Amino acid sequence: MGAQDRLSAVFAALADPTRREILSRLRKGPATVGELAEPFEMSRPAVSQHLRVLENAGLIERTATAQWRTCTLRTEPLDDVADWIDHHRGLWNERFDLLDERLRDLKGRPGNG
Amino acid sequence: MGAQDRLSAVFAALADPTRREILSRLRKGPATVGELAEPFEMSRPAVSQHLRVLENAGLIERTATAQWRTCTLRTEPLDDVADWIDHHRGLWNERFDLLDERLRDLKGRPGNG
DNA sequence: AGCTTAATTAAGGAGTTACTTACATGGGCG
DNA sequence: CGCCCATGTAAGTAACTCCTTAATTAAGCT
Repeated sequence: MGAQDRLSAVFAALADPTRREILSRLRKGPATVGELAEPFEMSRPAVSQHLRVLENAGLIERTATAQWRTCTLRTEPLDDVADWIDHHRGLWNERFDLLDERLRDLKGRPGNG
Repeated sequence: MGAQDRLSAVFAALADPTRREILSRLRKGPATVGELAEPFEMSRPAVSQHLRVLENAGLIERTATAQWRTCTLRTEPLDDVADWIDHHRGLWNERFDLLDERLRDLKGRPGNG
């Protein structure tokens, strides 16, 4: 596939059930590679490679504490994906503009922040 | 990759710039394979294969009129993608619940479509 | 029927993905 | 130092992706 651009890399990263499960698990908080690998029947190197794909897509961040690599979820790339999806669902003209307008309205009034 | 489940198939289909461009073009309305292939430098069979991937993912529908195959955009699969993305962005607890509540409020009142 | 147009199918090749097992790295501890 | 632990890297393989060219199907035209 060769994921040239950023958006393709993120979509490709999300196109695998194992990687999506890993991200779901990371929603509950950071975890080590061992913890992430536990629910899967595949080898640790296989999980490592999945984590590299997620890291390259910007979806996780890895920090080294002693010999444990802690993985943390990064949701920024999902914003681009959401924009693309919503745009192609037609939400920008039909429904989302109205919602966003309403939200700005709510935020603009005092006592709502 | 092997796209086992539906969601993986949709993500995989969207992980290619050519296919995303095809979908973008289809937003303006249905088009034939020839029209869709025109802006690309690749061969027609290549485009046909991209269209098959999109069709398998449920993102387009093909109807045969004479010898022209008209492709139409189907946005239903994007709903599942949007749900997954929004869920993992944490929007369901922070912001989206509020928005949806407001929307229901607007819809519930008469004179709002 | 024969030719053109529109599109798909068939066959194949270069590159990638997703896994495997075996080995290497590097920190904590006796 | 020597050993274990948590992880990463290397090398190899089966299956898949994305593209190609050549042949095929199917509809309309003369």
